[in-house]
Amino acid sequence: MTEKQNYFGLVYQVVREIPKGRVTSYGAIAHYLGLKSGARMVGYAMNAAHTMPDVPAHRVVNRQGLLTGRHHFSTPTAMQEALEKEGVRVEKDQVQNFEQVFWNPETELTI
DNA sequence: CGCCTGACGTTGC
DNA sequence: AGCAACGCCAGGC
Repeated sequence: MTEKQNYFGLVYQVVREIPKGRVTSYGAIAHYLGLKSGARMVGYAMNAAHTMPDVPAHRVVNRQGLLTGRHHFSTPTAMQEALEKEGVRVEKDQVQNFEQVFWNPETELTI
């Protein structure tokens, strides 16, 4: 598989399953993978995920629905524009209706 | 080989 | 209710 590292690949796998117009949180993925405090690790994996074309890191936000990692994208607005382009409204780097667009891997993911 | 930093989350004050 | 510190783990220097 292209995913050389296991837990990195796991994160990529889950993130790739995020449906268009939906977002999830680092902690949700971490908890889904069994990484208790791995939320940081998920974000760290996202940093490497930027090399993965099929990993929509822009659909992953923090627990508050804030686009904390937007600065890591090509442009500081790429993340927000990508989300808005998919139908997710973002205001001041914060996802609006976060509860509605939130995609829970443990509940909705059928892998 | 050891120290620092980092796309978070939770608990305590 | 808002702010601060801690915890966890891996990669980079």
